[in-house]
Amino acid sequence: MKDGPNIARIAALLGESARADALTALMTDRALTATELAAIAGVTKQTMSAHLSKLLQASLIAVDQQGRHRYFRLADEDVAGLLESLMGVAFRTGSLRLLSSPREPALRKARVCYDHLAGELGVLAYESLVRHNLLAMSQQGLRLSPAGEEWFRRAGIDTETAHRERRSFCRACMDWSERRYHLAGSLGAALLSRVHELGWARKEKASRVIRFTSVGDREFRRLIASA
Amino acid sequence: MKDGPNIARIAALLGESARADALTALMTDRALTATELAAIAGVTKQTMSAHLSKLLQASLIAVDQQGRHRYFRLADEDVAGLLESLMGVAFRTGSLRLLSSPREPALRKARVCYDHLAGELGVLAYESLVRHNLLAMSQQGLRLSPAGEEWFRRAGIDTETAHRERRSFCRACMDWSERRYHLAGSLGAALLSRVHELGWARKEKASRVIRFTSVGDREFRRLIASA
DNA sequence: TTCATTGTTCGACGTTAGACGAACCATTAC
DNA sequence: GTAATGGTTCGTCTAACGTCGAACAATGAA
Repeated sequence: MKDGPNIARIAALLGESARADALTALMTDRALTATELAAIAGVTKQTMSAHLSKLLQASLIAVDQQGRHRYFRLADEDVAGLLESLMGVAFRTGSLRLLSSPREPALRKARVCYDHLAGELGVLAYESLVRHNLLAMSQQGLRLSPAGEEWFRRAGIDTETAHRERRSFCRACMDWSERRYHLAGSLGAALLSRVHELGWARKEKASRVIRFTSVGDREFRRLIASA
Repeated sequence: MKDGPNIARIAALLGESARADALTALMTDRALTATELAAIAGVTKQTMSAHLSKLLQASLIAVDQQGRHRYFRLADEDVAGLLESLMGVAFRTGSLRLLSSPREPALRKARVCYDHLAGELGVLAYESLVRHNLLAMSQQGLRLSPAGEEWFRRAGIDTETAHRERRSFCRACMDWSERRYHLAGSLGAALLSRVHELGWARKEKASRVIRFTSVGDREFRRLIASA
């Protein structure tokens, strides 16, 4: 049975903690530079550079050059799917790593995932919307109910514009720190951008952390409780 | 971001050729002994024994003791899914090993993937349905057209029951041996079960191979050509 | 221009882990 | 009983690979 896809080669690339850390980070952040990835994985940039070139050669990641920066991202959805599958098995078999890093708590509380809100607050919002039937799972995926449209309107979010965007309107995105869902899609992006607009929070530079002000935290929780 | 499922640990276990060979063999044959696996992977039995105990400890495989024999098998469907996913990516990125083994052809022609038909015949069916607009990709994923409903009805498959199942009705699943799609979801499962019902094929014991009779092969091809 | 920053290449070092021989235990066959 | 087979454990060897320091190229900012 020495035939078929060479899974060992691909798996070996994922089976090294620095590379796995980098890929996991790329699941959340769409594009990161080599130095950022090096910091995340806790290795020097030379080391990360070597890892990235291996991942590139195997077409697991792709790169966009912008001036002196090179933004790395996952090659395609299949790779993301593979990582999800891997996380699923790792989770089921109880293979967790419970090491926390100093920045963890903030990251855990609220962070940006692509362009929407993830972490505790993101999950809280999503679950509140679902509990009050403003969002509902249908056969076609997640749907916003008429009452939900109204709630977003009252929150000052124009769902019409979000509807017109070409990408998916609203979908549930698995939150790795919480292992529950949060709101993604253009609707999720609109919600986060409204939060910024109201001055409730701002994104930390060169990080995925979203730092809520104390007022912002209170107001955001009040808003989602009003669902 | 050193938190969450430890994917590197699992991936590292799959990223070694002897272990990968063993797991791949277990995808096809449900239960094999340590010595058989050692022969397949081309290592001594002590070596395979060490590998198997690592895989056992990580709950990627399970074992059934029978006298002095120990029959190893994949732990669950998630592990099989992970391996398929891995094969898919390995194929897409052109990571192949081109040594053939005698039993491959049957597996390539028709096999069970979860509960639906994969391999040449699975891909053939899927592509024929798509070509005749019985299946169509929509924004929401794969959809069965009214003409498609009719075709399945004529084939003796009750799409209503399949619709009512909680899981997804029809979706495209990447076929690792063909590198193209085949039909999955409750509709795919219904098609395969109809094939068994008509006596066109039967699943080989302790393997993923689906063995078509010569009549069954002809009739199945005729059926999908009638789309 | 000068300087800081991003990212790569090269070489050397050290750890890891896979490989096998040999010895061992357990089960079944004769 | 003895012999044969399936499987594991132990110790040792070796090759592979991740790691970093240092040096270098390219880009952009002051």
